[in-house]
Amino acid sequence: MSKDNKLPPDDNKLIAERRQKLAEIRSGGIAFPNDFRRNALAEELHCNYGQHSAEHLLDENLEVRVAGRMMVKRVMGKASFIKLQDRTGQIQVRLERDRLAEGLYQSFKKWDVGDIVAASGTLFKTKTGELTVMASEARLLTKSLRPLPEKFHGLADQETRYRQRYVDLIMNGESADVFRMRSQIIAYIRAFMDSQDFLEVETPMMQAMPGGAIARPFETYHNALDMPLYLRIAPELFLKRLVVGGFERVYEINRNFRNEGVSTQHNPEFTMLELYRAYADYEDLISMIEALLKGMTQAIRGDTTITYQDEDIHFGKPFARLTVEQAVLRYNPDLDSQKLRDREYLAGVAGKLEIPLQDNYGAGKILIEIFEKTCESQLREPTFITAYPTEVSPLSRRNDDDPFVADRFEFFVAGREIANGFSELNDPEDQAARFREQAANRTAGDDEAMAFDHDYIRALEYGLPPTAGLGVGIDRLVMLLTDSPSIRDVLLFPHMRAEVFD
RNA sequence: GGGGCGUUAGCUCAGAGGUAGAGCAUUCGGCUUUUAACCGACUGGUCGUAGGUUCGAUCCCUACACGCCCCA
Repeated sequence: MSKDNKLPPDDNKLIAERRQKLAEIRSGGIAFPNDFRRNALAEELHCNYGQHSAEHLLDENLEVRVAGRMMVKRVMGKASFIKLQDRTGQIQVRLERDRLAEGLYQSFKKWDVGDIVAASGTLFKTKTGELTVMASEARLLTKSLRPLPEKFHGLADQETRYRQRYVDLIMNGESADVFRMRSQIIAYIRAFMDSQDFLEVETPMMQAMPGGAIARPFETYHNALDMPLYLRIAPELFLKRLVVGGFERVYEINRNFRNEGVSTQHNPEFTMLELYRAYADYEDLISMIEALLKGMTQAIRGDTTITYQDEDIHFGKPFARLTVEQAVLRYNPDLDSQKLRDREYLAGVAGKLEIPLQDNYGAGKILIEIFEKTCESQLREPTFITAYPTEVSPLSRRNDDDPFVADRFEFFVAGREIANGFSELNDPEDQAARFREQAANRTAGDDEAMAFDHDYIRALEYGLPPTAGLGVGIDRLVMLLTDSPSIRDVLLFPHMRAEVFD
């Protein structure tokens, strides 16, 4: 046998048997026909006829054409039951040798669970009351070469579920439901945004200068233009350019890319809703989030109280609100409330908490480190945290009464950041100064710091109306609403190390 | 990056320093209303990879790979 003809390494006896069956089908004609058209789905049959009595169904003599993946095959001599799974569910089919064309039943016996099968016939009910198609015709549409996991336990191996999501979706209805719900959630958000007169736009994912967030980007290269490009870490600066351009309410739902580790909370590419609304401030966005989440939980889950990992979370009542300083004091009651802006004092506190500090950290940055370490995970019910230090908010508007903080909030549920919003900085000279500060940090070695974006400053110089902006992490939101413990459970194809095929 | 746990048949899982086990699936036989169908017979393995210890390792040790969880 030549090397080229070598079987794939994971070929085994089961696959070899199915390849042999496929070879026989090929020799008998068209092995992959595409001329069958069904006229019914499993769910609509159950909905429309599931309540009809056996006698009634017999009188009605309803002809249906169904197709799907054969998930169950029970052969009892000259008659069999199979179940076909389509996108809506499963429908049982009964095949009797003497009702089918000569020889078909013999062929059928060689079909395997996992094959794509079509059947037509009339509806009836079995002794035990299950709606079933009595087949007058049946066809094998696609031969499946690989055996499906065991029917009872299904596919349990996490790694295989993530790597071979197609098998997971076939075998695990709950997994498919999560992704259907994800789709509903995003559709709900679009409808909500549309109802508020927002315009959906798409801005560049490949950017010459990644900005709009503090994160390390992925790098790539444009050959024809001979220039480096970066996958975006945020759409923010482009969306605000559009507000300058007169699109006073814009949003984008799409992927951001951040070059950092993976965990149950992080995937290198993740989906964000980002929106900008002119003539509004962060308080208006807080109201928007409350309305959005209250409506969404009711619409998607049928209740404004949801259970996440055995914990009840209430979206029906007004969400809690705390400033960063209030939160730090609540969860660190021993701290001196008068010294929360004293860098030396905070550095001492951080030291006791074993938070590593850098020389260029100011009081605001250290305060946020303390907040993240001691408070975040305790914010279980929906909570808005406000009054973020300006130092860590390079794109936010300063507070008029207290320039130490910005007009910014983050939103937490179940101990996790779900959203981040602020009144936008629309003073081009202040923005330029903050860019210079970021650029200096960058030169000093902080490769997460922002670069100076001249065109963005130029846009601001034309005049950005007073604007509020918000980003919502869609994956984390979907985790909450689908009660999923890991972000991988809500990503169809989560990032994994490359599989080795040897 | 650090720590813990895991990797055994296609799938779900047992297992013990001395020739590798079950259920389901497959294959063959039986069975015309099943529901994880049933009955009978059979088949299926580089025990993640590479070293080491040992008379002997799939089991003990080390490293590595991949995954899961926790921490940074």
